[in-house]
Amino acid sequence: MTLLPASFYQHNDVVRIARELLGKHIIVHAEGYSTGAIIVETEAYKGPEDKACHAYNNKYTERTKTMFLPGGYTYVYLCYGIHRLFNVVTGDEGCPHAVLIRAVEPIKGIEIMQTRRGFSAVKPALTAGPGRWTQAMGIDLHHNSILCYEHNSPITIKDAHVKINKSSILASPRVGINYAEEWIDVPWRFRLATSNWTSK
DNA sequence: CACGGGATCGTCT
DNA sequence: GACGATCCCGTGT
Repeated sequence: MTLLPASFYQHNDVVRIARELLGKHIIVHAEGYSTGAIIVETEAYKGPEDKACHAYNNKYTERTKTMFLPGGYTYVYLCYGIHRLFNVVTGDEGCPHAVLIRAVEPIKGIEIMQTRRGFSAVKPALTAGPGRWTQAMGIDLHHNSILCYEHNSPITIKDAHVKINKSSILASPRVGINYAEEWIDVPWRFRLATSNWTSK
């Protein structure tokens, strides 16, 4: 496996990156444990024009400033006061694009994932859902604004060099953005049809 | 299985 | 002071 390079993230086609992240591996070191998983579901967010994006209209705040960093940085934020949602920033510096990772398939450290989630069984609910997999892998707000293409980073994304057929990628509208008007139905949610580990 | 509401807190107005 | 890129559990069928 090889680290995805900066050039993977630092261009302006966030939708392509959202598709290309499917099948890649994410590795997290947290609380003294290492966990690894395959990315099976993503969503693209394309500020400034995308009304579903936190950085719509170049909105720049203490929270959203992370999205203006160069591609390859993490963007982690708290949702509904409870869940931590994880994105990878894409595009060049100043271009607020990001890909939300919504579901993963566990590969390594499954036992600690079960412990963190309170699951005795291994089943899709362990990591299928944007707030679920981050809990399973120990991601919290301290993981905001860190680079994921450096070897010593606590969060890295790697290429397992597995070919993903275009026909195995399902595209559908994004979830939970009913305020986003003409952007509601844009099919920028991507899932691997071959995986049982995607969200409902 | 579908639906509805409560949890819980950082962020922005 | 209101509200979320969600989840979980309880209820009813």
